[in-house]
Amino acid sequence: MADQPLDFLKGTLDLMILKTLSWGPAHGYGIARWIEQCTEDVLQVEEGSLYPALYKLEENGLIVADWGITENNRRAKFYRLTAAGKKQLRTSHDSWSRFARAVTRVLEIAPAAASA
Amino acid sequence: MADQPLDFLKGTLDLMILKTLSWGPAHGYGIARWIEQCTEDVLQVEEGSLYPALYKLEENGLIVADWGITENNRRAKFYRLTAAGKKQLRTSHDSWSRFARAVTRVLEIAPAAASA
DNA sequence: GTATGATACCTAGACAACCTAAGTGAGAGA
DNA sequence: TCTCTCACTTAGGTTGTCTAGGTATCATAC
Repeated sequence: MADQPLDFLKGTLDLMILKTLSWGPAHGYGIARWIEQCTEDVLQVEEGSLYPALYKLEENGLIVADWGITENNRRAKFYRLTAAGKKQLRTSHDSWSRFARAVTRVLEIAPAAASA
Repeated sequence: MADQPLDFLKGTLDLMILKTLSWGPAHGYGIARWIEQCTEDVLQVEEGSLYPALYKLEENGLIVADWGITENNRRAKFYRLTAAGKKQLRTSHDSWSRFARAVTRVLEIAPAAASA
């Protein structure tokens, strides 16, 4: 039960997707592969998580999709950021930074300070 | 719907609790207040999240509890880390560090590198 | 021409974590 | 005695992710 190294990927998947799309349009499969490659497989993106996440982002108007053809000559849905998506990316990025700083503060503070 | 600034606190709550207890025994209410104070309310610990988390940690043998009296002369359950809990803290701390580094890498990498 | 593997997408159902919202009881101070 | 804070408890709902199945197409090898 959760002896796995990482169970933190909750709420950050959307952020990772938005960020990946900020580099330009990409299709779902490619987004997943890129995130994994970029993090040397520290972050693994399961398809059962990825596609529902994409649909939700689309539903919320943060990304839009067009069918197209990949370099491999395969049919794929290419997503790109909307204006709202770009804005959300900035907001979520900031939130993540604040959150990560807060966690780091708790993890790094010296025991002595606890009595203050 | 998740327009709130922070929805990242998933999986990190256990870690925060273990870390707080590494400074010495503490009761649930105190743990929550300390985390909030330490992060200037960036991390908010709801009681409906806190207590179930404590019970689960206890069930898993990572912490143990004794009833006692607080400085305020109130009845409270004081938790402390077990050996297994200390070990888990180290493991989770490492996992968090790896995870945070991975996310940061994705967020900070330059668009140009995406084509590599 | 037909296996096979990689690419690419889809989705139902289960599960785990968190939150909302309600409650109990006891001490402190007015 | 009333109210506020402290401190703990728990039922029920929501949400996000994962498991595990599936479809279809293209490239390659045989």
